[in-house]
Amino acid sequence: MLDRKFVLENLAAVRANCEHRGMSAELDQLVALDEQRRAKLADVQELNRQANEVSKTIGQAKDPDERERRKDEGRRLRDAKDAAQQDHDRLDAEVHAILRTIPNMAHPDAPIGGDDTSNLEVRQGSTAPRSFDFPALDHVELGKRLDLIDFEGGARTSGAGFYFLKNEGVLLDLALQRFAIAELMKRGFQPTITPDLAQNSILEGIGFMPRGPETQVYSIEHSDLSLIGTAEITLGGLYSGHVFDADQLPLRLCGISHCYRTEAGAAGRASRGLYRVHQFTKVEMFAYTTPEQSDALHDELCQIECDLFDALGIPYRVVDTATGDLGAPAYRKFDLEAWMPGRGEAGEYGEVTSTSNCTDFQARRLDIRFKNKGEKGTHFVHTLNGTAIALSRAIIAVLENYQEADGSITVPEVLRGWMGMDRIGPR
RNA sequence: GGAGGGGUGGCAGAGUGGUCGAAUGCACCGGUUUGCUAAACCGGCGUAGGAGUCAAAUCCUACCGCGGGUUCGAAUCCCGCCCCUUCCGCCA
Repeated sequence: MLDRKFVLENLAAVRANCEHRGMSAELDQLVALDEQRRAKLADVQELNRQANEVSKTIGQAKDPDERERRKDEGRRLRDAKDAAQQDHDRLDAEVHAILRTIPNMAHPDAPIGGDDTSNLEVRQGSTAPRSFDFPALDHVELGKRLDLIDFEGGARTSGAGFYFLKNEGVLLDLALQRFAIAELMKRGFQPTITPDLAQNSILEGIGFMPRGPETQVYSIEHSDLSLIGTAEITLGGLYSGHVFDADQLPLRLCGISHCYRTEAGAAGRASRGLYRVHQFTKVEMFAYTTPEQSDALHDELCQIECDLFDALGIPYRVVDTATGDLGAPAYRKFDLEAWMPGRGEAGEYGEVTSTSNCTDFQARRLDIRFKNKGEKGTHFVHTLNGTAIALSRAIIAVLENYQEADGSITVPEVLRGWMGMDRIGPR
């Protein structure tokens, strides 16, 4: 959510930003409603002040008649205040409803464009795509032949989009998690395992919409909880309502969680195998910073993602995400797309991680602030998130890039210690 | 799940209907004193919204876990909820 005052004072820029992102908001309506709201607020405060004044004199009133007269006056003022307050609250709710539909401002360097075709490639990984002297299989086929992934069993048990990992598939999943956590701890991230469910108010604060027909979110019946789509939600919720001292920032956290997504409306899109599933595990990075720190920390998160995939020996490219593809909370977003040799005709890039700087957009709704020592008042923190490893998609990349002619999979060097083997199969 | 105790400022902890945004202590900031450090002493020290100003000063309003209620007036009384804690039960 943007600051109300900021929106009112920067209408033209906010309007342009909405257009760049392909979103619309009732800005004119907002201006009119907020003007009424402020007038009402002034009424409320004035009536309240008068009522308080009257109340103070009641204790001192000497004769009972005078006392009663003042009580009546007090009652009258409180009633008038309550009426004005109701008007104000209604207007305030309407203003907020509009405010919530306005996306975050975008970084001035973010490419402007309607969708991912406008994304700008900014760098490539240190590993070049391999040329195969045999027909490369996709991870679905590899997973089946080596008995690592059971999609049919997943469908039978839970429905399409679910799967069982089996055998070395389990070890590979755990090894990737352990590898990511070790690397992040080296870099000063505090590791956590987060809840897989969160309250809807937290989801909304992060920018997810738990309700509605297009929702990506599974909600728990008869409760205020939803299954999280990413640990960004829980790691952001962790400090909701908190005021940091400036010298505690930047605070780097990482969290392991399961991630649940309905993928409503995603049917037909590139979704074979593990690429688009209803449940996967993820190691997520999250940071709280001051406004001055967030751009640099965003670069740091992007660099870590690159380091991890370079260490895994998986080819990738990084794109600067276009305004229309940014989603509401992000100010800027970098996606890391790994080379997947089994995808499409002869391999394609597919998104494996992404990192966003959400500036104060999430912090405002979650009420997360910081305080400079010796300075009056508080400021909203900036929040950033980035995928360290999304297990489902990382597994695709490992299996497809490391497949061998004999049907086996070479285990990437950095995972061998964690897995306790250097080869899966052949079978 | 049952029974009890509790949720007040950064922390500790007073406050059971009125002048309480809230005593006191600690921490913190500024100053005095001081070879240095410490101690002592003096002063300051919440957040948000609004009005005001070039900027301040200043003023107003709200906030004592959350939400309702009673009352002219609620940190204080009543109801519901949440969280913490102790004991019992159950359980991975």
